[in-house]
Amino acid sequence: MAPSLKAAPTCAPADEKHDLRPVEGRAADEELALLTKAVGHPARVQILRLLVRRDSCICGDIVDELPLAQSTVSQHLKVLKEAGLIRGEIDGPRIGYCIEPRTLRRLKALVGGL
Amino acid sequence: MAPSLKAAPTCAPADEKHDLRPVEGRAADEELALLTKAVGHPARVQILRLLVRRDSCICGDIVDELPLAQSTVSQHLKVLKEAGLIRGEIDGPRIGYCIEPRTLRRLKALVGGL
DNA sequence: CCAGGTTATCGTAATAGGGCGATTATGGCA
DNA sequence: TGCCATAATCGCCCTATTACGATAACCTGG
Repeated sequence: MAPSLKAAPTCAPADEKHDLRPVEGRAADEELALLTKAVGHPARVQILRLLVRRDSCICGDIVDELPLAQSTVSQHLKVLKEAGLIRGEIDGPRIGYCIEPRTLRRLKALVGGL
Repeated sequence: MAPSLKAAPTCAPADEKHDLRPVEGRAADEELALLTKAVGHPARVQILRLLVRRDSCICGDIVDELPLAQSTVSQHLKVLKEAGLIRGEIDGPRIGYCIEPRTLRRLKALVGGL
């Protein structure tokens, strides 16, 4: 599942200047609130765990794992994607999702900074 | 859950059997979702930071620190209290709030387990 | 190009969340 | 006791979220 790719392989790295930002202050508060709000749903926690476990990417297998309709799962994926916690790469007819390790680290840093 | 506490000082300890629970599984997913949902608002992040900084307790000083009405702050405090992240002890005419260190540690453990 | 499966989006309905003012307890103090 | 300050609750409005089915968009293989 790696032949023709558009931008990058399924889980490509991106810009790095992301981890060394303050974990306090007004901006950090907003960021922490956005990230935790995105995580704040059981289905999204499950999705995150799925993507972390299979560190590689999956697609609509997520739908099979969750007791939710496909459209609902798609909505949750959108929330996680907009928060920057996951990323979706077009891989042929399907879409491979993967966690965004930097944002996850950032979340851990922000929570750890509490 | 907690019986009526009267004479306890502003930040009393409580039961300990709280930290060594699994950080994965269905129950952990629900717990993580509940906690992050409670944190998932800028005002509540600010409240948490206030209570962590002044490790001791404050009361309606929180209202002065936030650009929100007293009733709104009270609602946020209720959310945090119901999530177990803070605790409120009656201290004379006012109410002293303080963070619940165990729940905060639990949150960090759950996020760290992602 | 068309048929296949795969995912996103739309429309809708029910519920939850956020904010405020006003009101209601509650406890201390004169 | 009555009064004041503090905090919680209530009522209301508005927006956001969640969930689903249905539909549209998308790529690939034939």
